[in-house]
Order: sequence, then structure tokens, then C-alpha cells
Amino acid sequence: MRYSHKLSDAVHILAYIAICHDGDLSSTAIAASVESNPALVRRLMGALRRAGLLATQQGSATPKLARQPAAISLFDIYQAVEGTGNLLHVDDKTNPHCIVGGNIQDTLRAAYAEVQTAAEAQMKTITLARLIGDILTRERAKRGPAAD
Amino acid sequence: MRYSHKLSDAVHILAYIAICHDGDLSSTAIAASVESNPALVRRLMGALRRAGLLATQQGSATPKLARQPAAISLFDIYQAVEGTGNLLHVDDKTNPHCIVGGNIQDTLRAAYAEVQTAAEAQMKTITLARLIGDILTRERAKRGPAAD
DNA sequence: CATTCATGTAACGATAAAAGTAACATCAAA
DNA sequence: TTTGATGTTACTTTTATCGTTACATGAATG
Repeated sequence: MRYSHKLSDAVHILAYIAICHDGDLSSTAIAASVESNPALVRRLMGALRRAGLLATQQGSATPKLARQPAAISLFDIYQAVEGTGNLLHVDDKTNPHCIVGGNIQDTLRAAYAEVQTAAEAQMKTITLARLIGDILTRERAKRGPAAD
Repeated sequence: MRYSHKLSDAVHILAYIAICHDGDLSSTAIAASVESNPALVRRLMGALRRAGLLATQQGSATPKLARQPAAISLFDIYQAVEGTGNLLHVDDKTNPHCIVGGNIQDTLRAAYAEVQTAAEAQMKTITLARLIGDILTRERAKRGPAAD
């Protein structure tokens, strides 16, 4: 399939709302920054709202973060938009009559769960505040490389 | 897209070769255990061979592990079949004229690299030997739950 | 040494998850 | 009340993965 950009786009949306809080925060304006379309932005914003990360109001282009950026981790966003989606995937169609085919699914599930836990632990250490700070730092470096 | 099962199938192939070393190790026999097809098995075996994990011989159904199972990690297999494929994917189509769209790609690449490193570190701790042992343990538990 | 069967590899079609698109109900604001 | 926003669903398009077929190359056996 196509690779999922939902996490990347969701971070983009939250960072945009935080950074451009005095500008146009309509789904159309955000979609222009993401280079996507308003429906996708609204879909992702819906997921973020249901996860308690974003406050929106139907009919009004005034989304706000529901928590401080420092209190929102990359893992929170990942869970919000990817649900229980896993990074690694077991092949659930193997021959149950074979010693290997009949047991490898559970074996891999356990192993993949360890990898997933490690990845999620790292995601929990990365806050939206850090990502926003990084974006602003990169922007400053671009605009005045010698001035800083 | 469809979720990739290459890592799962590659582990399956290596475990099958190690466990059923006295049986039929043709790509057709292995494909029956994976419930896939011989061409896919041969493709994955080719990747494992190029990565130095498997020794094969054209024309002869006699594949052998190129290293001890304890010296093959899940990460080795991951690298062999997924190449430099990443677990998380940056959206590389964002508006470069926006503060957010113009900087978030590099910001996310750095963050995702940390997550990738954490996941890979965990993969390095999981050996093929452990996976094989787990498969055999589960098989024993199935056959004689009361006897053990 | 020819037959048989194996691997190695490439090309092409099928499948399925994601993103794109369009439509419309609901709500806010002037 | 008119305009324009969000919220949501249904459908189409896209594309990475997997399945299938084909065939060149090599091993093994009589």
C-alpha cells in the first residue's frame, strides 16, 4: 500500500495551530500548508479531538490545543491517528499443521510487541513542544544563518 | 498499501530451515508452511543470502544458515529484507513557503530516526535462537500440556 | 549425457490500505 | 437569512505488496 503519513500530517496540524494561532486556522488554510485537502485535515482533526488533544468547534475555524504542547507526546498523536496500528505485522496466514507455521504467529507477536513497546517509549519522550521548538529553530537558521 | 509480511516470512523461512533441517527444504515445501508461493520464498531467500545470513546453492534444495541462530538477530533479518525501509514515514510533500511546512520534514526525520533507533536496538536483542526456542516451547505446550 | 527438478530472477497482474475527491448535514457569524 | 465553516460519509484514485507466470541456469541421477 501507500505509506501512511497520518502521524506526520497530524503533527503538522498541531504545530500549525500552535505556531500560527493568530492566522487563518481553517481546514483549507491548514491543508495548503500540508499540501493536502481540507477533508483529510478535518478527518485528522476529528481523531485528535476524540483523543483529547484538540478542541474544535463545528462551524468555526478556531481550533485550539486541548493541552499544553509540553504535555502532548508524539505517542499521544500516534495513538490518536493510528489507533492500535502496529509498526510490524505478523503474517496471519501460515500452515497450522506445521511446527513452524503453527507456532510462529504467537512467537512473532510476542517479539514484535517488545519492539513496539521500545518504539512507543521513545515516542513518549518526544513532546510537541520540542517539535515546535525545532521547527522554529530551523526557521531562524534559514533566515539568518550568520546573525544568531 | 497492504502491510508487509516480509520480515515475518523471512523469520519463518530461517526457523523452518533450522528446525526441519532433515526434511524437505525446497522452496515449494517452505512455501507450503508459509502458505505462500515458491517464488516469494526464493525472493526472500535471495535477500537473506545477499545479507550473509543464509547459504544456498542454485539447483539444489539444501539451504543452510550461514551463522549460528544465536548470532542472527531480528534486526539482521529486518535489514536483509526491508533494506533501509523505515517504520515511520515523513510526508515529503508540504508547502515550503510556510514556516511549518518548510521545516517539519527535517524536524520529523530527526524525531523518527530516534524512534527507529530505539526499535532497532530492541530488535538486536532478539535472536533467531530465541525465536526458534519459543516456537519449540509452544509446540511442546500444545502437544503435552499436562506432561511438562 | 539427457532427463528431471531445483534455484535465481524478472515481468506482469491482482490486492488492499491510504490519500484524494465530492457531497451534504450541521453549526457559527455577520 | 446568507455565507462559510466544520463533521462525516461514500466513492475513486493511487501505489506498495503479494501472487503468478515464465524461463535461464545449475545439480543430480539413470
